[in-house]
Amino acid sequence: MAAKERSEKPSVELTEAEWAIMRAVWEHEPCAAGTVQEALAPSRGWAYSTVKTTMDRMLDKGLLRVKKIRNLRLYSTTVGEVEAKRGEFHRMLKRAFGGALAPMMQFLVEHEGLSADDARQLREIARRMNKTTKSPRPKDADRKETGDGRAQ
Amino acid sequence: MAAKERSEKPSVELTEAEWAIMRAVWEHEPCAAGTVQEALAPSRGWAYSTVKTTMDRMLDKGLLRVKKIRNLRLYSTTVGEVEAKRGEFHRMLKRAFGGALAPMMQFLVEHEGLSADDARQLREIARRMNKTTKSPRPKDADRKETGDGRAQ
DNA sequence: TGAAACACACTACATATGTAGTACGTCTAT
DNA sequence: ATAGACGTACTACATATGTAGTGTGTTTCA
Repeated sequence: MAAKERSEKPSVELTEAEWAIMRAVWEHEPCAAGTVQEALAPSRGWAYSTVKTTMDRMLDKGLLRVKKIRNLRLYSTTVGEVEAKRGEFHRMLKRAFGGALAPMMQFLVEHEGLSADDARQLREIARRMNKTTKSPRPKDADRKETGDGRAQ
Repeated sequence: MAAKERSEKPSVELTEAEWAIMRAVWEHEPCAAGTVQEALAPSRGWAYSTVKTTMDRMLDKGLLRVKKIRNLRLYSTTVGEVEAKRGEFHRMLKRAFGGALAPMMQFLVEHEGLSADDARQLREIARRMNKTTKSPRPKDADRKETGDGRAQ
C-alpha cells in the first residue's frame, strides 16, 4: 500500500469530458459556461449546449458549484487539481497494480523503458527523498478554500 | 514524454468490470464463461448471464477471443497484462499529467507522501537504473505469444 | 430414454456519458 | 419599446456499461 489514504474522501473520478471542463474551469474560475465553451472550442469544438449540459451534470455530482449574479451563473470547482490527480492516479493504481505503488514502479522500469531523461528525473527525486523521506509538503497547494462541506 | 510510443497500438482501455474479467481469464485461460463467473463470484457476486454478457461484449471489442470445442466455448485474452497495465497507466498519465512521467513523479513526492518503504523501493529502482538505463529485464513475462507486432 | 445439469443465445432495462437542439427570459443599445 | 445578443432551462437521443432474466439446446447419468 503506497501513500496511506489520508482521509476517506471518496476519491474523485472524472470522465474525459469532465477533465477537459475541469481544466478550463480551474483556469478561469469563477467563470460562466460560455467562457468554458470558448476555452474548449479549439480543442474540442463542443456546442455551447454540450458544455452546459455536462457542467450541469457536474453540478449535480458536486464537482462544480455555482453562484448566481443577476441572471449570470458563475461556476467554480469544488475539488482542486491535486485531488483530481490523486483520484485519477489511485484509480489507475488500484485497477492495474492492486493499489500498490511499488509494483507500478517496477512495471515502469521493466516494461516502459524509461527514457534516460526520465531516469535522471527519477534519480533526482529519489535523492531529494533521501533528505525528506516523508516529503515536507509545504502547503496543500490547491485545497479548496470556501467551505464546501467536504472537510478534506 | 516518458517511454516513447513504441507502436501505435490504440492503447487498451478496460472498464472496471472488464478488468475483473480479464484478471480471471488471464488466470485460467483458456476457460469457459462459467469458470470466470465462478472465479468472480466471491468478489463480485455476478450472475452467470452478467459475466457472459460482458464477455460477449469484450469479444466484440476484440479483448477476448473464443474457441469452440463441441458445444463448449473456451475464451482467451487477446491482450496481455502488460498491455492492459500500459493502457491504464497511460490513460491516467495523459488525463492527469499531460502525458509526461516527470510531473507524475513530482506529484507523488509532493502530494502523496510516499511511505518510507515506497521511498526505499524507488531508490532501489533508481540504483538499478543506474547500471542499465534501459532495464535488463530478461523475459517479457506475459507478452502475448501471437504476433502482436510491438517490437519494444 | 428421460430428466437433471450445464452452457449458450437472446432480450431487457437502468444509469452514465457524449453530444446537441430548441424555446424562453433578460439586458442593452437604438 | 423593441430587436439583437447572450444566457439559461428543458428536452432529446445514441452509445456504453452494469446487471440480469428466459428460453432453448446439449450432455450425462441413472
